[in-house]
Order: sequence, then structure tokens, then C-alpha cells
Amino acid sequence: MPELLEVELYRRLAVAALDRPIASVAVVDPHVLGAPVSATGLRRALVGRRFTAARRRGKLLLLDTGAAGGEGAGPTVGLRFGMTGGLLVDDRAALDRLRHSAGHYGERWVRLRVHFGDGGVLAFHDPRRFGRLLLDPDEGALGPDAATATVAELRAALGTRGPGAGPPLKARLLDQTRLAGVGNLLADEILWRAGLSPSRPSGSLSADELRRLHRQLRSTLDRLAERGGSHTGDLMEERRPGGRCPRDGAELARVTVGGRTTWWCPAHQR
DNA sequence: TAGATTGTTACCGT
DNA sequence: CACGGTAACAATCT
Repeated sequence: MPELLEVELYRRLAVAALDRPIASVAVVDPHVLGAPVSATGLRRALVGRRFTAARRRGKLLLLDTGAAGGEGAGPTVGLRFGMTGGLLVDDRAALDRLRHSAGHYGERWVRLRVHFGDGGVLAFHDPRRFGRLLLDPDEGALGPDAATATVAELRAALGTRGPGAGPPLKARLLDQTRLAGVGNLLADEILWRAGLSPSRPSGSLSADELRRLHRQLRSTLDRLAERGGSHTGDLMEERRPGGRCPRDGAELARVTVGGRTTWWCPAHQR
């Protein structure tokens, strides 16, 4: 579920966890910790501190820490939500439902808890266990955030190797090191709205097509944010055999691009 | 039951 | 070596 739009909702929820002293950390499932982080190491890094800022870059949620009393910066916690991760603060969720979780947040899928001195708790929830907690993640490894990327940044992300060159356009949109935040559902929706084929060579866009893609990137994120998330696109209900293009009624094609299932309209996406 | 799933990454071949 | 495609990961849902 979590693409950029969902992680932004998690970020806003996480603001409620700021400036509260961290009393203890319960690693319910050690699997959520990346190899270099141990449960004791994480406790040592966090207990006695507090979260001071909730930031986001692409699909990565970043929680900066400082000393509980005031001065003294601590490590930054990075939360990567994988396919099914979610966040709860004081038992409130950013999203009412999560797919792959029987429509609710179950106790059995809580992988990590951060307890605050006031009795509250921040919980990391992840049925499928692709999510990870990272300490001081390399933010520079991610491309510019898709929600704020400029046309020039988008052009750089796609590459400029010229006509016929480069990987499929969709594969580049999904490459988090070039542009951060777009996942499989958003990529299909954006390309559908922009009228561009997912398999166009990434370097083959004209200046006009590039501007169109940039405009649709922005407007799609705005529109789906209003509607409630990455799964609220016009294409979503048609992602099935026999699904039809909501714009022109043509039967959608299912292909694999960039290793992901891709639905697109051969009639108007060029 | 077989097949699919919204993310990331190690590995393999060109 | 750089680049790009594939499988693997884990658990659940249709």
C-alpha cells in the first residue's frame, strides 16, 4: 500500500509523536531491523531521547531525534514500509484500512513499539514483513521527491540519452535513486493520464511530452491525495482481465515493465 | 488452489 | 564496469 501518498499520511500522524520522551523500545519482531542494527543498539540509540522532526523523502519516513532534555542531536530513524507497512500513534492509524491485513490493524502484525514516558506509543505495523527500520539511512541515495521535483529534475531522472535509448519510461519512474516516491500504482496512473506508453524509451520524450508528464505527475499526486491514496486512481478498478480504459473504452493491456505488472491503454498511450 | 500483490535488493548476464 | 532484467523475500487475499 504505501507509496509516497501513504507515507505522507504516516508522516503527518508521526507529528503527534514528537517531543515526547522515549521510555523504552520493544522490538517485537527482530526482522524489522536491518542487519547493522541490534535491538540493544536501537534501545541505546533511542531511550532517553525524543523525536524532534518528522520528515519524508519519497517512501522513506525520517524521524530525527534529540536529547530528551534539550540539546544534543541523536540518530535519525528511517522507516521503510515495504508493501504492507503502517504506522500507529497512541493506537490511532493514519489509514482506516490496510489491504493484506484483513481490513484492520491487528495486534499480531505489530513489529515494533516505541513507548513514551507519558504512556503513549508509536507502533510499526507490517503483516508481510518487507518493512525495515534503519538508523541514519543514506538519504542521498534517493532521488528528488516526486511531489516537488521540477521539470529539470524529472528530465535528469529520465536520462537524456536520446531517442530509442534508455530503459522503459515506467522503470525509470520506479527507480527510487532517480525519483523518490512513485510506486507501481502511481506510475501506471500517471502514465495513463499523461498519455504515454510505459515502455517508451526513457530518453525519447520530446520537450512537450516531458512537460506533460511533469504536469500529470503533480496533478495526479494532488488528486489522489484528495481522494485518499495511491489506490484511488481512475485505473484501479480496471486492473483486471477485461478491464477497460475509463477514457476511451479500449481494452487495457497487461504487460510486465520494470519487473512489475503494468496495465495501460494501447489506444491513447503512445 | 494457483496466482497475484502497492517494495527493495542481491545476483546474473550483456 | 555499467546497466538492466529477474528472482527472492513473506504473508495474505482472491
